[in-house]
Amino acid sequence: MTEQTAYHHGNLREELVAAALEMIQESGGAYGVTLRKIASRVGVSHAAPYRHFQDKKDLLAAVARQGFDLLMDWTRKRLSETDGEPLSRFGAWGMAYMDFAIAHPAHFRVMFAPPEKGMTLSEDLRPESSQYFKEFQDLVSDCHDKGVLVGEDPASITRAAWSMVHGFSTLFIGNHMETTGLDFQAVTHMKRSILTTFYRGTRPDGEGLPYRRTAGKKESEKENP
Amino acid sequence: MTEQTAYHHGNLREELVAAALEMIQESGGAYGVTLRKIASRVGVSHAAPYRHFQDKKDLLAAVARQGFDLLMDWTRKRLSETDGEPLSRFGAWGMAYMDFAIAHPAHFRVMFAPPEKGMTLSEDLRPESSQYFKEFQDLVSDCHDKGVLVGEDPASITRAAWSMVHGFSTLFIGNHMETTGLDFQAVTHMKRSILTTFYRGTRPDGEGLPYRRTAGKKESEKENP
DNA sequence: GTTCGTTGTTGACACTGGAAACATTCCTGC
DNA sequence: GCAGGAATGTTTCCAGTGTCAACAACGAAC
Repeated sequence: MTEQTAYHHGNLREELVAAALEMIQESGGAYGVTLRKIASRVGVSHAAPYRHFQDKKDLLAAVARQGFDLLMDWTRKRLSETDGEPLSRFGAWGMAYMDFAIAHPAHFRVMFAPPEKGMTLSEDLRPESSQYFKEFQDLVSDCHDKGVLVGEDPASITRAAWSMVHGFSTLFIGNHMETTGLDFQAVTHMKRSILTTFYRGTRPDGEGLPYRRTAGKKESEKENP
Repeated sequence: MTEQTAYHHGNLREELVAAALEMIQESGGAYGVTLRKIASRVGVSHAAPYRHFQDKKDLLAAVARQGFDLLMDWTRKRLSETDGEPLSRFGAWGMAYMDFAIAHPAHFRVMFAPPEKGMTLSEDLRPESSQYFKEFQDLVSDCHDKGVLVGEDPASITRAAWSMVHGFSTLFIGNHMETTGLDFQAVTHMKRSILTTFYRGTRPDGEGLPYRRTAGKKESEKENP
């Protein structure tokens, strides 16, 4: 851990990841960041990163991995601050997800960046197969078992909850939420109303939501007409 | 519309947009597609596109614009197939959104691709300021006025609904939904359960969802600890 | 103190987006 | 008909990119 010579950098790998993250933050997007600029920011030649990463994707993947670890810690911390009731934990989970995305948009974007050309996303970068999501699913199941979350089956509730907070996070950090001149309180209100709507629903009484087409063909919805 | 000479292509602009879309579909992502390959696929030199588009972003923006137009038509068609009741139209809107994303993932991805470096997204590419969303907001307000959608204020319901279907769409086409070996019926079930959950909520009785932290500091949630 | 594996550098390569200069075709006014 | 722009496409060039191979400096082990 001591200071290294000018030639051997010491902990180049981590500094490359950090620099990459910085540059993504600055340019607001993973694309546009170039490997050569990352290297030069750390003060190293343009081919040095290849001693630590297989290629550019591999570096970005490291950033994403770091992001998932951060999200895990972030969420655990929030859950530990609740009163421990399953429903409280469920609410805290949703709030933590949105807060994380807003607090760390660069990480969040890289984490959910669409996979590139040929490559299938490496398994540890698929949130739905991670420990993080297993724990969330268990949490929802727990709530369902105890009768504090009802309606659909646990898997569907999990999907819906994730969709809700993920959609909000994505749209918010993508600047699609009329975020001009929005103060802290307004954002808090938005997040809370998202969770409230999820929990309370929007129907006044018994019936389900109609979504069926009266005149459409149903056999294949691949094509609209 | 007649056949043109070999030199003057005829309708190069549209063919470029079409070729770009094809290549995005094939590589499953807007990045990786190169202007030169697009040009060569259409059978034209690599600088020809610059007669019709300012730069690469401009071409992609044209694809996005086309996508929004498609979404608009798609949605209108679906709405017209309902019985006309506000709530039916609301349900149809949500279903149409998810169906569109799944049927046209390449378009959808480009439409909601994060904006590049310096550029602020041109106004007609911001869905939240488009005619499409004005109409959706009006639809929600109508439902709210008639008492068939209750709970939060119309703006919040709009936000929540959009978040829900957008999140599902994003996660689904990003292959985060354990989509392996999923048949048509299973997908239909997923979409319906999303809408049902939105409408009915998940609570068993009166109270709201707890989301407050018991021990956290609230003044600034920018940093987790 | 030599040797060897690790880490960093230099130089090359094919490819990219973009600009400038040139070529071909279309359209319009006479 | 036919000149002469205005469009549209092509060629040529450039800086910058990701990646690789060959080389150089360092640290540790015998």
